Amino acid sequence: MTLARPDGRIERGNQTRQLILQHAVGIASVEGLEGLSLGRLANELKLSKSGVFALFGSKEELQVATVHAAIKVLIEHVVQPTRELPAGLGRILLLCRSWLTYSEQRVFPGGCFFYSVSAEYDAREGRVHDTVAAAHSNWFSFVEQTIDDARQVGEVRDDTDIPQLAFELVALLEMANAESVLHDNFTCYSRAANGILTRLRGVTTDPALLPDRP
Amino acid sequence: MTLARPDGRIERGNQTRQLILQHAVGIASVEGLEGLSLGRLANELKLSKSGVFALFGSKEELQVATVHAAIKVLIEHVVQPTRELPAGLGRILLLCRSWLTYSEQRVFPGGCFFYSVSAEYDAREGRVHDTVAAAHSNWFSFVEQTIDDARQVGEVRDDTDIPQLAFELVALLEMANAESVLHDNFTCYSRAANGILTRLRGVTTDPALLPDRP
DNA sequence: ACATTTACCGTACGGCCGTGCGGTTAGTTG
DNA sequence: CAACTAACCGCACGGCCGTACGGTAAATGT
Repeated sequence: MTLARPDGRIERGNQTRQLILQHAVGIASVEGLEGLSLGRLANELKLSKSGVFALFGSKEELQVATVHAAIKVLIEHVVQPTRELPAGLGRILLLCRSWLTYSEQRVFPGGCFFYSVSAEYDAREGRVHDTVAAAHSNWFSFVEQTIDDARQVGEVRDDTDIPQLAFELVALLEMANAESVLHDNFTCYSRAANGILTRLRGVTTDPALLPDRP
Repeated sequence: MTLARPDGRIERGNQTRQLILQHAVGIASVEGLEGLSLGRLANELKLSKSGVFALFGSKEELQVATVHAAIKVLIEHVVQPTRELPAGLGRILLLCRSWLTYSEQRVFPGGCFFYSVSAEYDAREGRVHDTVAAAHSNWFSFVEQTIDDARQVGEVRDDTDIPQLAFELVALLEMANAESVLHDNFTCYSRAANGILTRLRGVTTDPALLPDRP
């Protein structure tokens, strides 16, 4: 057996793939996954079109891989920071704030990647739609789980309708992103933060757990 | 002067234009304004590609015209019904419910036309983006105006932050549309209706003005 | 009456698209 | 060493794209 060091060719291939996907997520957040084209990626990265094609096998595969690359970015910027805080209202708030920062700082140049591609593929069929839909479901589950964790440590009231709360929090987040990108106006982020804080005050067992101002 | 009866050619042209735009808004709500193509429209409507092109002069003009056609549909289904109710909380609620019905009934096959094309053009530049952004602004202004009318007749508290409330109501509406289309699941509409009702209870001067259940 | 305008159509153009194929280079395996 | 495999490249293809141009038929203006 010689699984020893898979260095060399396949490592180089992986790095090229990552380079391509890094560019792809940026393009897709602005122009959509349909805006991606093998020729464009090849040109901008000084590769050959057929080389890019060979690394993914088909355009659909490239699109799916792009979605997965974007998921990793979202996890890094939004999910990971919440692990440094214990379960509770503080973690919920940090999750929302991390998301707003992720959108506001334009981690993707076109704002939230998933807002763009969800709207693009929501009414279509196929692997790309399914991948996007699954990512969306996972994100929702994570938000609900974070809320439920806070409930279990007693910071959120037991009678809270958790899916409803998650729905409303995510609605405020996405609205802020949408408004901000469409009108190039960043005041909506504080509106979202305001709304979230108010909503959380309505479900907490102890108002002192939340800050007075966003 | 002979403005008498512009029937004949130009009337026929207008009807063809309307026929094209009717198809165009449907396609665009699913596949986006970039998904529109002169050839496809011509094929599906049994017209010639050059004929479709001539009626609009350019693809960009067709896209802009498509947005304006969609605005008319939105006004008909969402704005118009509210004129039959006096200013007040009831009118706000009817506005929200009409919007949810407009989305739920799939007046556009891909859900809300403006959700789709806003996400598609939010981070781009040009006439199409500007048209979409203007439509969005007008919609927001109308929601805020409807709330302010309710405030002026004393059904909404004077200290209400109206832009904030409009922001939150629209967020819930759009979230319901997004979820419903992406997952082909209609339960989110009642979630949105719930959230809206709760939010309105928080700003009314008289809780009896609102129904107990959505 | 004639000239003009408008709604079309048919054809053609250059451009970008995704994809397939064959070849070169180089790292891996036996 | 030879055999293989994976990362590329160059080239060519058929297809759809938006647009341009010229023509025809019919309604309108003078």
